[in-house]
Amino acid sequence: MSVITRFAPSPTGFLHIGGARTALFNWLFAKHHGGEMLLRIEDTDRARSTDAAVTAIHEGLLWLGLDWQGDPISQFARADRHAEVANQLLADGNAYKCYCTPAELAEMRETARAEGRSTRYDGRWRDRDPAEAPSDALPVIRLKAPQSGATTVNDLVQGPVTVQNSEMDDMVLLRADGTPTYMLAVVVDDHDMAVSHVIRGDDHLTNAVRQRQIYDLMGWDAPIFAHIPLIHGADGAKLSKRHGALGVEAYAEMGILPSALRNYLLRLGWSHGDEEIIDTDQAIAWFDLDAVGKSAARFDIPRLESLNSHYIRTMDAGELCTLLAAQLAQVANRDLTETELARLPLALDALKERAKTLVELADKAGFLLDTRPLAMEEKAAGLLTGDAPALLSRAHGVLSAVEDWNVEVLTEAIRNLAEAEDLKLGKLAQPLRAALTGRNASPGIFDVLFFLGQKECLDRIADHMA
RNA sequence: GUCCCCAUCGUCUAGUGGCCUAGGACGCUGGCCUCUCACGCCGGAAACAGGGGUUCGACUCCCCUUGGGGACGCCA
Repeated sequence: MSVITRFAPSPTGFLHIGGARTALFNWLFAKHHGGEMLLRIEDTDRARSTDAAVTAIHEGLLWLGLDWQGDPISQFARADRHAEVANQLLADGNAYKCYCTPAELAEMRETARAEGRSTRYDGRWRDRDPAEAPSDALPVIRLKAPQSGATTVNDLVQGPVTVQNSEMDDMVLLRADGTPTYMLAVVVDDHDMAVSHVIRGDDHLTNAVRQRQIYDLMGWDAPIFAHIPLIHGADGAKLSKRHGALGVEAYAEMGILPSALRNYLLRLGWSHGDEEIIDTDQAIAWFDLDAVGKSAARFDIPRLESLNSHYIRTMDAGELCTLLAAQLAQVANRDLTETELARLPLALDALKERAKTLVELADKAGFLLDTRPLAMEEKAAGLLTGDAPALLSRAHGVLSAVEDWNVEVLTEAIRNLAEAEDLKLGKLAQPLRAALTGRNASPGIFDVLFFLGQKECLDRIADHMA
């Protein structure tokens, strides 16, 4: 059997982190089994669906490196087919028309709740004579679900899940205005799209059981279900928009790499022994649903950042350089000069092991831009008091005399000066660092001198000499 | 409230009856390295929710309790 999965978000907002993980699992599962992932936009709620959200979802998926087969399918566009199935169910006696008004249903639920009974629809039109139908009301079509026995879904992640049919009411298939409900639409679409595995959040677990009833009544084979646990916020509560359920683009803005987010999301709820660093090729080779955990996982930013720093350190230098240049230009709000651009590759190795995100990388690389006089951080300014200016003057003299500006020569020059002044290296390095970077922490001082070049170094030192 | 699902360090997890004195990773923390900050290296604290069974033997199997989560719409 060929594997066909699908990612089916509703376009009511950006691609949030939970959706991204669902998409990743669908994508990995399909890739692992040599199948394909389809994309279906569940846009039947016309009031809440927007084109902007559809675009955001596409972009989010692409940014994450997840692709899908063929054109995205609009669920809304398939309304006629959904109605066709509902009518077939009706014709076969597996569905019926219900003339209850919303007000009547609300009253029914209210009464039931007040009496401590279940608020499920009581099936009052199930066996009622259609002749009693009011002429002024349009009916909804409800599924004539089995009332005895039980329905079981053999979930690949959760195991067998059984619900007594008496616990489920007759769900609405077609609304009074003739449009399909989500329950009907999903089943029809998954069937028509030949989806073999439905992998989605476990908030749909009970829906799966109800959907199973539609499959059964239509005489269709149900797909294999796999309901993956939801992601929770750091406090253990459901991840909501108020609480950190950011769109993937928010992570991009935080300077998170797609490769890191993929690795992080993969390990959230799935594992392969003690493996932590798993790149995408390895993930495709290893991924399967049997290793997906059953409990909800909390979203943990420090872990994501740790993974991100790993991917920053190991990614292709040229690509990282491009990303850094873009980030720097964005922060500075201008294009970088040739001179500045030329410093980037020199400093990259030293910088990248000090940054957890691209944003942090650009921040630490800020001193590479020509912006004299340099902004001084408070702690850096503190390093430039007392003897520092005089010391910098002597350093300026020594450095002016350097003819071959390379790390080796610079190391020797500075060490010799410290020795001559009878100072520990740190006493000389710190004022220099402050003058050169405006900070009290940076890559090694000899490297910093080298990255900046002789002229820029002398100018910056001169700004703080006695 | 009813139904469904879940339960190992703070967090993500390994563990499928004896390999567990419960392993790894992030985070936290002590030290080394050192011109600062990082990186790296060495070390530490830190968990089987509770109670009953089953068994020669339970983190692993069963039951109950507790705790979490989810679903109960003419939303998706």
